[in-house]
Amino acid sequence: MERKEISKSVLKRLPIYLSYLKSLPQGSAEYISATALANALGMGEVQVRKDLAMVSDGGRPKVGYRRESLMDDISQFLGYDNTTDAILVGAGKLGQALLGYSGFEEYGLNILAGFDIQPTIQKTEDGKPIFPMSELENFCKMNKVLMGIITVPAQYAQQVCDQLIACGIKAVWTFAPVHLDVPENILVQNENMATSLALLSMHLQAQMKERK
Amino acid sequence: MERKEISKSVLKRLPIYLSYLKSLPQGSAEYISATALANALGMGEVQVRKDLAMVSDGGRPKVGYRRESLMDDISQFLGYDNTTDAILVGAGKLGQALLGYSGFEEYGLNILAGFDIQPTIQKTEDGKPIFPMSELENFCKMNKVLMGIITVPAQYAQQVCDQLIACGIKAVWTFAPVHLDVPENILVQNENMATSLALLSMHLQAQMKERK
DNA sequence: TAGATTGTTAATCGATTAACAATC
DNA sequence: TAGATTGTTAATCGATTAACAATC
Repeated sequence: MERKEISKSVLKRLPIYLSYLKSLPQGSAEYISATALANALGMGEVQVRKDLAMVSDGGRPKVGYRRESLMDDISQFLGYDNTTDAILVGAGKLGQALLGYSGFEEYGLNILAGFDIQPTIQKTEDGKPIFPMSELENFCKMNKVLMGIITVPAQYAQQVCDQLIACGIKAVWTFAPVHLDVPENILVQNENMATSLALLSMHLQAQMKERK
Repeated sequence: MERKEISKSVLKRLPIYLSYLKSLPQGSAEYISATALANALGMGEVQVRKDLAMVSDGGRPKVGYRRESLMDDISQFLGYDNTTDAILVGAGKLGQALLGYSGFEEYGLNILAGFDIQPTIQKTEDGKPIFPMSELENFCKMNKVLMGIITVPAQYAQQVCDQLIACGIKAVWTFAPVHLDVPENILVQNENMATSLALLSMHLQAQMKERK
C-alpha cells in the first residue's frame, strides 16, 4: 500500500471505522462494504469509501472489504501496531484515571510512569510508578520517551510542557485548557473539553429556544 | 449583538480565545487587539478578527477590543453564564475524576450526581452522590436534567445512551470510544481520545522517518 | 449477464486567507 | 494628520459530495 498524503479530517475518521469494525461480533460476515459501514455510522458512503482507499489496497466490487485485513490496515496506518511509550505529568485525579486506564494499549499507547511535584503515592493501584519531578529528565532520556501527557492545572501546563521538550519529547497530549507555545517540530494535541462543552451547550440553548 | 449563524469551526475556537483572555494577569491593558490575540495563540489575525466579529459588537480601530467585555461576550455566547445541570453514568476511575473536577463550573457545567450499576461508593470525596441506575429516570425527570455524560465501558455505552434519552436527555457527552446511534434532535459529542492518539502517533511516525 | 460495489474524475460547498476600504 | 486596527468583500484553498466508468 503506497502511503499517500493524508488530511487531518480523514485521520480523525479512521479510528471511528476501526472501533466499529472491532465492535462487530466474531461470527460476522467476512466482507463488509463501505455502504454498510456508512449506514452503521451515519456517514456518507462516498466519504467512507474514499477514506478507506487511503489505507486499504482495495476492496472487491460487489463484496466489499475483507473485514480482518481492513482492521489490520487501519491499525497499521494509525501506528497502533507499534507501541509508543509515554509518561504523564500531574498525578491528580484525572492523571491517575489515565494512568490506570488499560484501554490505551489497544491504541498502541503505553504509559510507563507518572510524575508529580508531590509524589504522595508511590504506585497507583495498577502498579504504575509515580516519581517526583526531579527524576523526569533522567527517566525520559533513559527510556527514550517521545510522548508526554500533561494533566497538571492550567497555570503550570506551559512550564511542564517546556520541561518535557527539554527532555526530548516530540509529541504532547495535554488536558490543560490553555494554549501551549512550542517549537515547530513538536505536536501539541489539546484534549479540549471546553470545546466539547461549548458545542453541547450551544445545542441545548438552541433546543430550549425551539421549544418556546 | 445580533446572533448570526455560527459554524462549528468558529465555535471550536471561541473557548480558546476565552481561556487565553482569562489567563492574562489582572493588571493587563484594558484593550486587546485581534493581532495580539492571534500572535499569542499562533493563529491568523484575520481569522481571529472574523471570529470575534461573530460574538462581539465591535472593537475599536487602533485600540482593539475591551478585554472585559470581550470575555463577557464570548462567555455569554457560549452559554457559560447560565449553568447546565448534568448527570454522569459510570462511576469508574474516569467517571469519578470528572465528578470531582471542579473546573467545569467555569464552563457553566454542574454535574449533579453520578450513577452506576454497582454504587459501591455513596459519595465521592467531593460530596457528589453516586446512585444506583434504578434511580436514574426519577432523578433526571425530577431535576429536569438535559445533559448526560457517559463514562461506562464501550460495550454498554449504547444501552446507557438509550436510557438517558428515555429520561429526557437532549445532549450526550460520551467518553466511550464507540459510535452512538441517536434520534436526530439529540446531540452526541464524542470525546474521542482515539482520534487524538491517532494524530499524535502519526506525528511521531513522521518524525522517526525524518530522522533516518 | 445483471447488479452491487469499488474507485476516480468533476462539481459543489464551506472555510480560510488575501485585499482593501472605513475608522478612530 | 498618519498609522494601527477594524470589518467587509473577493479570491483561494481544501474537503465533501455527486456523477460515472470499471469490475467482479
